[in-house]
Amino acid sequence: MVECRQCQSVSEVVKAGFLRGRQRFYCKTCQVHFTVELPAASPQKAARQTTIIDIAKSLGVAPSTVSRALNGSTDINSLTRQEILRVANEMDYRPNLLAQSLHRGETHTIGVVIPNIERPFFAGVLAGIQNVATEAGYRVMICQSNESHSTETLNVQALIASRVDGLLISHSKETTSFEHIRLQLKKGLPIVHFDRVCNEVETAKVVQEDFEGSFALVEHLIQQGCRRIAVCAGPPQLLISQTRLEGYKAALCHYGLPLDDTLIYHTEFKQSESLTALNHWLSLPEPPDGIFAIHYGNAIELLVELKRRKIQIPTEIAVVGFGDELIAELIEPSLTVFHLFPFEMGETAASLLIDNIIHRDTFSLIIKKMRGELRIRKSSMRL
Amino acid sequence: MVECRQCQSVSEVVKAGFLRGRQRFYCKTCQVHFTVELPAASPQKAARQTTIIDIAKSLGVAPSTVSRALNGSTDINSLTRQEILRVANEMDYRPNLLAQSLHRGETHTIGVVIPNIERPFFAGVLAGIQNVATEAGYRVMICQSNESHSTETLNVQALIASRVDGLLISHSKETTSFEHIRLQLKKGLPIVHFDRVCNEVETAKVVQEDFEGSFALVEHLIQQGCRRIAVCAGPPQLLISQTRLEGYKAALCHYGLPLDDTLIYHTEFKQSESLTALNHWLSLPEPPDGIFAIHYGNAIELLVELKRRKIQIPTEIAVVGFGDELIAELIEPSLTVFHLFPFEMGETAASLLIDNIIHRDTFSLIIKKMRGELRIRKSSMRL
DNA sequence: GGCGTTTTCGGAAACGTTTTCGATAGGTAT
DNA sequence: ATACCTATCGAAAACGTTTCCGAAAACGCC
Repeated sequence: MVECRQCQSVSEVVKAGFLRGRQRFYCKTCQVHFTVELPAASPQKAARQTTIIDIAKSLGVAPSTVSRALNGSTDINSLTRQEILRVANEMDYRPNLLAQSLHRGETHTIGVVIPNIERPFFAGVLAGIQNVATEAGYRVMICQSNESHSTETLNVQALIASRVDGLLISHSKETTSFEHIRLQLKKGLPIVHFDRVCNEVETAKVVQEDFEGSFALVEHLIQQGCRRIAVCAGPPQLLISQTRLEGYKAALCHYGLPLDDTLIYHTEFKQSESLTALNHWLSLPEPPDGIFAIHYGNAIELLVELKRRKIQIPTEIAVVGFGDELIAELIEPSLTVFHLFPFEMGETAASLLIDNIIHRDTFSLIIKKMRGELRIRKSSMRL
Repeated sequence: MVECRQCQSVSEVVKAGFLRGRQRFYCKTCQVHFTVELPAASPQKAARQTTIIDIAKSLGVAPSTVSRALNGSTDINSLTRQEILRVANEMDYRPNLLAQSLHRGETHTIGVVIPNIERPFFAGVLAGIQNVATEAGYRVMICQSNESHSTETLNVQALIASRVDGLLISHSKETTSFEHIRLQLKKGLPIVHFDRVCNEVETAKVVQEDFEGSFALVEHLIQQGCRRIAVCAGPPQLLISQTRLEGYKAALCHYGLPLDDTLIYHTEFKQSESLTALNHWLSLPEPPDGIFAIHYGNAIELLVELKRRKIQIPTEIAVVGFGDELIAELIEPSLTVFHLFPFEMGETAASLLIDNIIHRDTFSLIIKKMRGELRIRKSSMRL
């Protein structure tokens, strides 16, 4: 039936089971197993990018020579290099970064994890990161946690799988455990926290003037004559929420105003929460005469709602918030904010990380605080 | 002086030049060249991610077996798999996507080129892209052209170097030549255009209702009694600018209004250009009684400037624009817009691209048009 | 026990680079 | 010529996977 592949004999060949769907044979004389060949598959080759080997073949030189020509090694004849570069250009050669990275053990890519790319603050940070990274020859890979802890963990794992050289992360509001960070840190991965940082892990960090900004805003309200200042706080587990709340408390304390827990309302950065907060405050026996919103989104919402209810701003209730948005300037009345600089924060974080990547040995653990600016506008100008 | 590496003889060894800084020798008997060994380099090994080989070694099995265990092949004993998975988990194994992609010839990554990540429209598109891509198991790599043609070309090359499986692109306002796109298309790379598309290349496209939206906005102005409608157009080389301008012209024509070129002003999407435009229009013998801004940014700027000059909106001049922004709703007077849905556009573009990647043979060249919505607000309600 | 079969695993090639090592062909002084 | 040297190139290993091929052992059935 079937010829042995080696001795061509037919008589000594016996069947020997199936292997991956194909009949298998055994030649007793040669003592060898084999299967019949499948007809060659589709000769249709998928279009590929040109490789160093393609260039080498077309010129009759070795791949190593081509590599040398492309990488500016001196170990090559200038005529050879010239010719290779010509052909490479002709064939539109683009080095395969996968192969390069695999070989080098570094990708020249940094990973970024943010809660949400649509929030203008984070978009600004991203732009700053890209700016510095591109300048330094690094690529950027962006993941969104969508404010979910499990997604954030998956993001980190995905970036690790892509073998990023370093990690920039701003935590989701859900995140209270930092094992996923600590694990990578232990493996020696450079990590820089920004904005929503945490104290539990030893990384370099870039933060806002959360305490100082809150203090300044509340101080400003007090100076404008407010005596019962409500605060629209963020998720209590988030460190920046806590810090900003402490700034609020410190300002009250500093000016001898009582701390009233009924004036503190925690939100989750969601739509129309500020409405519930407002209802709560207005139902108090002594409603507030000033509101400090940790998040500009809440401040805007409150402004709109107060206007709808025909409550005078700032005379009946003054409003201030953290923020960096154009809208704060354009809305009426314009909103007093502690202005942030997301782009610069992104730049700072990225350059810190890249510095840590390059000088891996002297891993710096500094904490940089970005400067903010109190911008006083109509929503709080009572005097 | 020096022993031959093979025969240990000393007498037959002669110097033979220098090789990369090290003295080279030649043994006449063995006819062999050699250099003296350098002392072994730093034994300090950089921390690495664990590999399949690490797992294999720690269990005494072959790497191929580990691979089988991890990839759910049936060709493996369930106890072996169990043990391998246990160790893999213990060592926090993460597959090296570089190696996987290099082997498979595909990266499961799509590249995105946008003009600017800080523009809320594009941030929204990105979010939509990420949403669909993540769902389909694809990663996303984002580049900004910063409205520069050369940067856009570099972006495309960088993404090609990263061997993305497909490309989503919205052109810079400078881009009038599309060779960088055509080149990749010729190599068989799936490409989908969105928003700022072009007609010169045969790709699938996702566009807005640019013509229809313009027509609807201008029609609305006419119905509100406007008779001299100015248009704040975009960069003339941009296709969407042209299309929106044509919608404007078509509406005028349809309602029998004359076309006046002095009412058309082209901007470059830059700060405070609308000011110059406004000055120009107001200096005309017959100033406009309505303004249509192609870009919401210009519309907002115009609104602010008109207010500053105490020009009544909409009675003296009505304002409308394209846009998707919250700010249009909050500014006073609120802005009438043709509302866009960037998130949905991103989703559509990404699913179109991924479809093209998966069914590479039946490359679909359809053009999808996203639905917009005319949202009438105070800036144009004269009746 | 012999034949046919299945299960389970290892070896090796391949993906596209870079880099190390070594070989060769010419130099240039004696 | 001889001894030493330099310039230029090729071969091969390595990076971490997957996959193809085949081998060995165990299994089933007369």
